[in-house]
Amino acid sequence: MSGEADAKQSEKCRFWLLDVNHEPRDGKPEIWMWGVDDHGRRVLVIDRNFAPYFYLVLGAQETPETVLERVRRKQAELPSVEGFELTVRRFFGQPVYAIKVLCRNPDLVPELAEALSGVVGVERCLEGDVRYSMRYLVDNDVSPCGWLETEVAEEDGSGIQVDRVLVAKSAPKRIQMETTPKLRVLSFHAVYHASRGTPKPDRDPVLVVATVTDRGERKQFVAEGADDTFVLASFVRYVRQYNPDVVVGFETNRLHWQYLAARAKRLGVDFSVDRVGMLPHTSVYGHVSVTGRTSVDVLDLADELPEVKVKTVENLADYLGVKELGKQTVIDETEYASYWDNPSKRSELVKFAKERAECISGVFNAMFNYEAELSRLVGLPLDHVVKAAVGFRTEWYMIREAFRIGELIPERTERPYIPYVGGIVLSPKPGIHENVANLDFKSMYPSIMVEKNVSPDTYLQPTEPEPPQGVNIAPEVGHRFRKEPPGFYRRILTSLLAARGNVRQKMMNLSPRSEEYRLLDARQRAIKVITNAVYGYAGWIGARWFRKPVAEAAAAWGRETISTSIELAKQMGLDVIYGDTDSIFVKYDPQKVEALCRTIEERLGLEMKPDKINKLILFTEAKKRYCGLLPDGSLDMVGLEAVRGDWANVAKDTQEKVLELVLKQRSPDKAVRFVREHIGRIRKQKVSFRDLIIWKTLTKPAEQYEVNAPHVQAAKMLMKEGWELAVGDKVGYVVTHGAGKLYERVKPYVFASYGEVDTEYYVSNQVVPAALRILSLFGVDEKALLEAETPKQSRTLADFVT
DNA sequence: GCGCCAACAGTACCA
DNA sequence: ACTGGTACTGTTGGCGCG
Repeated sequence: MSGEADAKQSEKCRFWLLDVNHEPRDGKPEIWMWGVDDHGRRVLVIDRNFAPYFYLVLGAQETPETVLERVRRKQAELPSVEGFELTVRRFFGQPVYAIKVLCRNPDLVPELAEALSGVVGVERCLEGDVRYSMRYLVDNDVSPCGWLETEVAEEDGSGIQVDRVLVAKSAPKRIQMETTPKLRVLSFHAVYHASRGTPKPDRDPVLVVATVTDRGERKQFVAEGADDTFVLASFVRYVRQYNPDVVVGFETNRLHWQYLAARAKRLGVDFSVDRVGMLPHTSVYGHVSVTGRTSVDVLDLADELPEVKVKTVENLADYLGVKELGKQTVIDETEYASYWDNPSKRSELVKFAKERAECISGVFNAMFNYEAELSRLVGLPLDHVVKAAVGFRTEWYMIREAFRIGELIPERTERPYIPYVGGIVLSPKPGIHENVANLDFKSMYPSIMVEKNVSPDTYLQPTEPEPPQGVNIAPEVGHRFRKEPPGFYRRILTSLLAARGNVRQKMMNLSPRSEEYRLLDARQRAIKVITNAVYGYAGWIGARWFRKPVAEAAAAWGRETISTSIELAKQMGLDVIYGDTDSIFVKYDPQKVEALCRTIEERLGLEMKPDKINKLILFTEAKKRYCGLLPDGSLDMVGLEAVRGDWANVAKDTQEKVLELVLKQRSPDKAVRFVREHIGRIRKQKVSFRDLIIWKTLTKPAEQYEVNAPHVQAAKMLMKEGWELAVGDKVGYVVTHGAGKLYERVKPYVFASYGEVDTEYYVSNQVVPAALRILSLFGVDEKALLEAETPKQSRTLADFVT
């Protein structure tokens, strides 16, 4: 073929990578990259030129050529081997010889690895567990949610729902482009007839599927009588017609894809909602994939928002300020059937589904930038990064760095769990303090790990001699780390810290309201999360690069750091009121605090600065619980019942109000009066029923509990009525009248009426303890809150402030 | 058999 | 399925008592 002819056929394609998967075609593997090109066309770029591979690592004493020869001799028995390459890599920093085994078929890699690991001289087999499509992205240094460029030729693409199917003629290259193409996003919510507990696709029809697109088109597909064939068929038709890049739902991974597909199968409806005419299928991390589209479950996004305690779509939307939710009626799943079965209420159910689809869309939009940045940073496709836990995100970032520096990726192994000592927490000085600065170390653990070169590859075993470059020795635990060369973790953390610094620098010249600022903010947040996770990752027994002394040493240096800071503060005459891990609370004397921070930076090489200045701050006897009054007049409630998800709202709200009256109005007396009045309202059932619900998470299957915990009892009652509960679900219950143990008196809130609620329980076990947590500092006791008012000396806060 | 209490189980928080 | 440190509620079962 002449060069000219070739040039006519091939062209450059620039595309934003949405998703990647691999397809075996005639026994040969293909990488399929789904994207949107710079003309807004949907493209599928296929690469047929990437061989899967793994490494055979040789023992240190072996002659590499000899082992290679032994391995070669086996090739005849192993037809799927494409070839061998002798290479030098590093494993935990040590140079090793490794044979790179190139294969024809990624699915046969584990089998081949097994067959070849037995060859004499082969010490271990590595990287056979890196998925082929991820291997491709890593080796080409390209990321999803970013732009790529490659030489392509167009190919016939019948049966595939994109504008162009292209074959890559060159390896893709990452290109610098900051824009995000306009993605087609379809959000949906489905409602099923829940006739007897959790709906079953074999029994219960789909009542409504409500959709909303990024263009604002809203549709509701509603069952006619008991016939839902139409609902499914028209939903599928609509998805195919709109052809979204992203499909968003709530509980899609756990529920909807499986349910809709099963229901469609039963009704004989073709449920191929993807871009290749196949059904949704289960993929890694428990994610359900829709080939060619990105399927996002808003429930997974909720994991990023720990402030939202009960993860309903509405709570998420409300927290993100997505929508005016004031007037929206939320219909509980347990009520779907009764709404549907009552013709006059059906339209309310449809309206609810429609509004929920809109909330889902809103939550996705609010979080898209962040998730896309995370995807680009760690290199996992958007739908996978959303589902992946922090440890895996961090690890994928590391895998990319490892590839760049020729470091082999360790295998995942099972190890025993042995805990180690962590950070220091001081007992606070109880009471109310005026003008207290909260001094924080900036990225303490990452900075220590960089500074001391703490890393799995710089760690010296106790038996190893000290290298000429010298070592850093961790206090208390004595672990030694080479000062040079820079360790794997140091490289990773240095580049992350620098990258975040650059982004933050750029942000300073932008208006916080600009789109670019918001994008960069999402980027710096993503970088921060990964940076801060590296220490935790190092101590995670599931980590590929786990070395217990690494985490243990970082923690020990952390303790030394905070102890030294406390000492210095005291020496400078600063009153230390509290401290936890990487922060100290001192009486705010601006000059002294500034001097302290300067000294610490000089002496320890770590940056410490005032984070918050509290006008007032309240501590009880307990660690990890306090409330500050900030200069802007807001309360910073930490650890207290008011910020916990497992106390009834009546108690949380009471405590918050008490804190306001005490700290803002400086009146414990008013707070006592408020609590007494509020108790009166509770006894008269004047508070909302919803505010009496206690939510607790089911952390294991209900049968496996050793004690009769109230929320488990409530869970069992739900299960008895046919409701399926999974580990991780929150159970909402109320306490009712009756005799015996608490667990004998609880009911799932959906089964209880206000009349049966034991308000006295809420008074004495929720509201009073939450209020006394604060008010006992002022000599208030239970009696003062519960018994008839006795005239007493009125006190002001001044009597208590120190 | 009853009340008391320490140990334990369980959950959710802070850094 | 990132770490350890911590507070706190409610259950359980042993103990002394009568």
